[in-house]
Amino acid sequence: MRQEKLGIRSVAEAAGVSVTTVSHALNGRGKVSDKTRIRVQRIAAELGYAPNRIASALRSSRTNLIGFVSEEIATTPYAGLILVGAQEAAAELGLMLMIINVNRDTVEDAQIDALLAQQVDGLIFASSSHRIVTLPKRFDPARTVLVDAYDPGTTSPTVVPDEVGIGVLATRHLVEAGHRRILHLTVEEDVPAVGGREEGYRQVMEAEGLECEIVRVPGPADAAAGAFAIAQARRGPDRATAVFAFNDEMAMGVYQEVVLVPGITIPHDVSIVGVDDLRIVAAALRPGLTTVALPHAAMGRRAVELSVRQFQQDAPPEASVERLPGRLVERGSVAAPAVTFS
Amino acid sequence: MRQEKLGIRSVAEAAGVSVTTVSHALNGRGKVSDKTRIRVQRIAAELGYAPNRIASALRSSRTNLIGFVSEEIATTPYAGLILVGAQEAAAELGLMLMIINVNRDTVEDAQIDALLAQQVDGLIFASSSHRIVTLPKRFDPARTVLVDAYDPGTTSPTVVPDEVGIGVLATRHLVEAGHRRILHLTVEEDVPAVGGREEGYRQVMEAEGLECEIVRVPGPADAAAGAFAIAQARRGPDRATAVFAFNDEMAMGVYQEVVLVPGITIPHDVSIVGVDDLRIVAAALRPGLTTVALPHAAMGRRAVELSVRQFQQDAPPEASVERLPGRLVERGSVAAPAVTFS
DNA sequence: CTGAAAGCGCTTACAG
DNA sequence: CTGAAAGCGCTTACAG
Repeated sequence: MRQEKLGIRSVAEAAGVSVTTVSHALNGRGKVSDKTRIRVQRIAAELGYAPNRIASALRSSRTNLIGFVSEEIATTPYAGLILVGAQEAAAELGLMLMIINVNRDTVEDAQIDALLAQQVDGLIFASSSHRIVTLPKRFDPARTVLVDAYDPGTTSPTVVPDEVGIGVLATRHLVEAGHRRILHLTVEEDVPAVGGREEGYRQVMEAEGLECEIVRVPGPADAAAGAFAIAQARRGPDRATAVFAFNDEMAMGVYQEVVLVPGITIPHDVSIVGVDDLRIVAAALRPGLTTVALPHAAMGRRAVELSVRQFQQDAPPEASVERLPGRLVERGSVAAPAVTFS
Repeated sequence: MRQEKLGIRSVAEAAGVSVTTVSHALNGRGKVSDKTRIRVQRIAAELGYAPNRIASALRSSRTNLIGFVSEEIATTPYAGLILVGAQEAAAELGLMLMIINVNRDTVEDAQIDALLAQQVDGLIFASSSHRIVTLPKRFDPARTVLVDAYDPGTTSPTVVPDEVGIGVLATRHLVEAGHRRILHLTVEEDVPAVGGREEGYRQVMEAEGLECEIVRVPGPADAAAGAFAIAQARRGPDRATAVFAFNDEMAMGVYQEVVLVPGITIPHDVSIVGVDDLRIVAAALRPGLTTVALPHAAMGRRAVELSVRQFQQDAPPEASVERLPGRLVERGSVAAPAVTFS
């Protein structure tokens, strides 16, 4: 059972043709008669031959490798879905991903150089949360795609969530449930997600002729911030019947605060929508949290598609920003406002 | 600024030596005088030369690539830390990771073949939660390391969490806080995590001469299961003062149930310890959940070390299972039992 | 200590 | 339509 090394040579010998013909037949290049092509393919399959990608990469200077550089990607739950989406798309296109992880504020040139030394055809730079970045100098903009990150100074294609659309989706869902007094709880951070979601909220409220009520608290946007924000809001003269929280963590803080108030229940007395679809939280809360899921996997897929286009077409770099839509995930935290609405 | 292709040749010419000598000087092989070696290294650095890893892999048949096959890794929050740990260790050792993602019950041979065609030196198979697997036939056991997964039929080195130790850690922490009646909430699933943590609980309880009280509910081990389990327990004649929950999600269910019971607070009336350190949940609960963190990053690191040892030493395959310890993360859910303890 | 030469397994002009 | 030959950029015996 000892396997002699199985190369293109073995296939050529078994098929009684030259290695050139085998290469042509298997890669669909050059002119090969159907008869020969089919026979070669069959024999290759029978032998279990798979071309050595290293050799083919060296000769053709095309590795079909994409370097995936992520920033603390595994520290944000579910942001790893960017990677999963990218990997799926890569597999479908016959590409492989080589990954490195970098820290937010440390430019690790050595790691990036290692990726470049692997002759990757393209580079994807993925942040773990939508923010403004400055692409490290090592990245050639003509070979790079940005995901969930925006660099105003680059010409690289960029894929981000449609933050405004997310704000619209969440707010409209509450409006359609019958709410008129809708609070937006958010934080003071200056990132695209904060500004975009708020903008979407404003658009819907203004289109409906409703008054915007925004409570902005110091970040980070966690459960404590959510609890603090809702507590502040409850000091006001009138009570809103619905809350659009910047994210699920803040929404969780709202739940925690509300449960302490006798006689107030979700969704009967207050409806809530979050953003992120942190499933482990959103599904475990009572009632389940209605939220807007971020398009992580879709962004990863799209980034790979754009990367391939970039290096296969050798097209001139063309700055573009694609905003992918979020998706409303309905659970149980939204209902019509109580009739006892003041 | 057009960069002519910068290869080992360019360095050789600039240094006035042969490519052989450059290769030797840069790789620390063969005999090269210190003077020459240092000069070559300096010139290579000045030129910004980095060897083409593809060419070097083809010639030496060593790619310094590890194939990282993960099972739904990004769907379990923080399990991605296995990947982060592995990537860090790989970077330190001059290796790169190529990743593919497979579904639990679908053997995707094509994907694995693609990895093999890349001539990876080693393979790491990582599950997203500690369980029994059967390694797909495509994997050569002599080139594979298993992480967070155990295959009784393989000779591959295996790295898993020390589940018994985790049970011991959690239970002992409660005992040391003064608790005597400690409930273990768990599920009926037949996976190593369930059996191991329960075993650790039993060991401590028996060593202390305490009575084991285990509530086992149907899985999955989520918040609903935790709420159900604690509700069942509360029907009993006596009340425990502490709970060791199988995981943080079940612990979250306990919080939700307890908050509904007037006059009962955590940790004053009941202390809780979970497992997983799902930070987004554990830190957001009130009070913060004391839990045992799984050694995800450490397992990833260790897997890479074992993989390197495997393919560098060509040592005969030697079955081994390493159990890495969990780590107690104290927040606010454990206190001494109330004096009014019945 | 140093270098000329072979060769890793493919792909790609090029000739026939 | 098919094949002989060159060559991708390194590493590695081997000779000097």
